[in-house]
Amino acid sequence: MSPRGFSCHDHATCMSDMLERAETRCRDKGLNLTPVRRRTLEILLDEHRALGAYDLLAQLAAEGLGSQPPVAYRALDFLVNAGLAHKIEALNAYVACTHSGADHAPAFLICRGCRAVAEASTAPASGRLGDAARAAGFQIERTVVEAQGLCPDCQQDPAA
Amino acid sequence: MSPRGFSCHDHATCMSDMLERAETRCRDKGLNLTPVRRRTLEILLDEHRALGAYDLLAQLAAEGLGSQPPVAYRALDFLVNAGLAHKIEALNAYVACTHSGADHAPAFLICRGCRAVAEASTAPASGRLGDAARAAGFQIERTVVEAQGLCPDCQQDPAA
DNA sequence: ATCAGGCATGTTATAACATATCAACCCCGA
DNA sequence: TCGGGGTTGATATGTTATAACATGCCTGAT
Ligand SMILES: [Zn+2]
Ligand SMILES: [Zn+2]
Ligand SMILES: [Zn+2]
Ligand SMILES: [Zn+2]
Repeated sequence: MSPRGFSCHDHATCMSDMLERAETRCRDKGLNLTPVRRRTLEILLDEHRALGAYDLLAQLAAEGLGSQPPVAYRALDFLVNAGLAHKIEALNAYVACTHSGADHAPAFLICRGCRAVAEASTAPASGRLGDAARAAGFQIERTVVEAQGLCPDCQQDPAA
Repeated sequence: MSPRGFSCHDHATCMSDMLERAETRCRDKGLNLTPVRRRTLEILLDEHRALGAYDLLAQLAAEGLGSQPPVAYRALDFLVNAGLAHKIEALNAYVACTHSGADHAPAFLICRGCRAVAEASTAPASGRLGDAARAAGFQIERTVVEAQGLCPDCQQDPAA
């Protein structure tokens, strides 16, 4: 529920914490965090904002880790399935998960100025949408909740 | 708040009601519901489910209303801007608005089996996401709320 | 030792979604 | 008659995502 991404923080620590968590998590779940996958996660964590698959691919290619689209999409699929990254549907872009815990239903605040993304949580089955779903007999499997707008920094930017 | 789209109804009446509303609305707002735009809306209303821009384009082309991508995207842009249709971000697809009234913040229940879509409403600024936004100083301009799952029909379908 | 299976990766090609740009046309009012 | 706004026609291109098939590598069974 408490967002991250718009606030100043010790980014080096933030990154190494998250990477360590990712490794622990993969070890526990028997998943293979290979070099390409790990590097992809690092890039996403480093940016703290939404990156397109082809932006990532350019980075990976510059580092000699592969140059064809499937390289990026495979790595992203792995990370998303492992719960280490999320797709931002409204941007067709990807972001590292900043939620340390296990499975969760993420919600996002997305700045249209700088593409910074803060991750919060939803309670999928509660609220009006849950009511509507129950009323209709609809079985919810996944929710996409994305709020677009301006982050505090970009609200003051002249180029708003 | 009450969804439509998963329930049996008199579809002919449903369509003509919605079309009439659309015409009234365009007249009132000084918008020009041209033949292509009107036909695009009819197709979306008729389906009651999410259609890709190229699906629509194929329909329009079959009727001699244009065969190039901009035809479909222009019509869809018009309808979305006029509040007569919505984009489903998670599917890169479009659906007719079933909410008769004025501007509103839509939320959707989307069946992954049949792509049927029911439209409900959100209360953008309330709830946990609104709290998180206020806490972060984030100014929400638009929200995307899409729940994916199975509609009652598709839950019983063998091909689930 | 060898072979089959799973899994990650390499490589090519293509599908699917979306926009830029410029020309032509039509309507209406100056 | 002329000019501007809005709509459409047409060509080309940009962007996002996946299909399909081949290769290498490890591991466990025979
Ligand atoms: Zn997350
Ligand atoms: Zn920003
Ligand atoms: Zn609507
Ligand atoms: Zn269904």
